Amino acid sequence: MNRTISHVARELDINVETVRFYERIRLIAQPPKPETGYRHYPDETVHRIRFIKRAQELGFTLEEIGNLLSLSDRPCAQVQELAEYKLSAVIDKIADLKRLESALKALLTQCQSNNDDEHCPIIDSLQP
Amino acid sequence: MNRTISHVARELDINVETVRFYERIRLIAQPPKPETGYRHYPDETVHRIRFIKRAQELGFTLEEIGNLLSLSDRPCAQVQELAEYKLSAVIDKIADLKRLESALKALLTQCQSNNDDEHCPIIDSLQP
DNA sequence: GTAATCTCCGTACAAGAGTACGGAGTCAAG
DNA sequence: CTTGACTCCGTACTCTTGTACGGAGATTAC
Repeated sequence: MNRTISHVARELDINVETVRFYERIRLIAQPPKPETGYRHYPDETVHRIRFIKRAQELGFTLEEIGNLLSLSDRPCAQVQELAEYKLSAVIDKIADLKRLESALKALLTQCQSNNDDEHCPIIDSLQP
Repeated sequence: MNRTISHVARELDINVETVRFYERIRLIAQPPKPETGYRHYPDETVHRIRFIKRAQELGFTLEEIGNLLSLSDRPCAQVQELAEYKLSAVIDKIADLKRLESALKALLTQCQSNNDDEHCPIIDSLQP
């Protein structure tokens, strides 16, 4: 199949450097280099990177993905635990952002009913 | 009042190095150094850092806070514009996280109805 | 067979928000 | 007056997720 690094990158729509980066941090294995010439990447590497990218979309960090991959033949319970932890972090973050949203909206409402352009309620609210 | 850098830090419950960092990036002014000895920080610096910390809680980056501070005697309209931009970013981020929340919940539900501990639906879903 | 493109490799850089370190000077308490 | 704590300053390092660069060698296209 002769899949060189740039083929992998194009296939997955990522950068060549990203593949090399994943090798460096041992998230994927570096295929053995032939005596001379370029490395060829097996299907497995492409699958693994696809896994990584999907897990990233689910909000896992590369470190967590490394754990997931090493857990992949381990009990479901351990994987679940990690996912539950992740879920509660996501829920907390949503709550934070909603508070932020309300605060910003409240300030913007005040701005709208403000006639004095020289004097901004947002700035005032941040003032001690 | 003789407020040295560590007093400022304690008063605001931040690190001394953080104060120095803010000076370095010109977010706060460095008080003039007396001919000999330690600098003393005026109330204004403490107020300014408090402003910075509140704005950070509202989700502004230090760069944006620098803009806010330089705008603070500028028209309310400009401040509003920045806040509106920030608000829409917050709303987008909430939507992203909600999608993520749903995805994780769906996977966890599958795990709960899974009897085979050796075989995890989450891992499967990430597999190609 | 030569030019253009690609790979390999190590290293450096990016952003963002700090934190750590080391040596020299300074201040306050006992 | 000595000791311990604090400050000053520049520099380097932290973490995360990549990107960029440069020179040397390999491969492919024409």
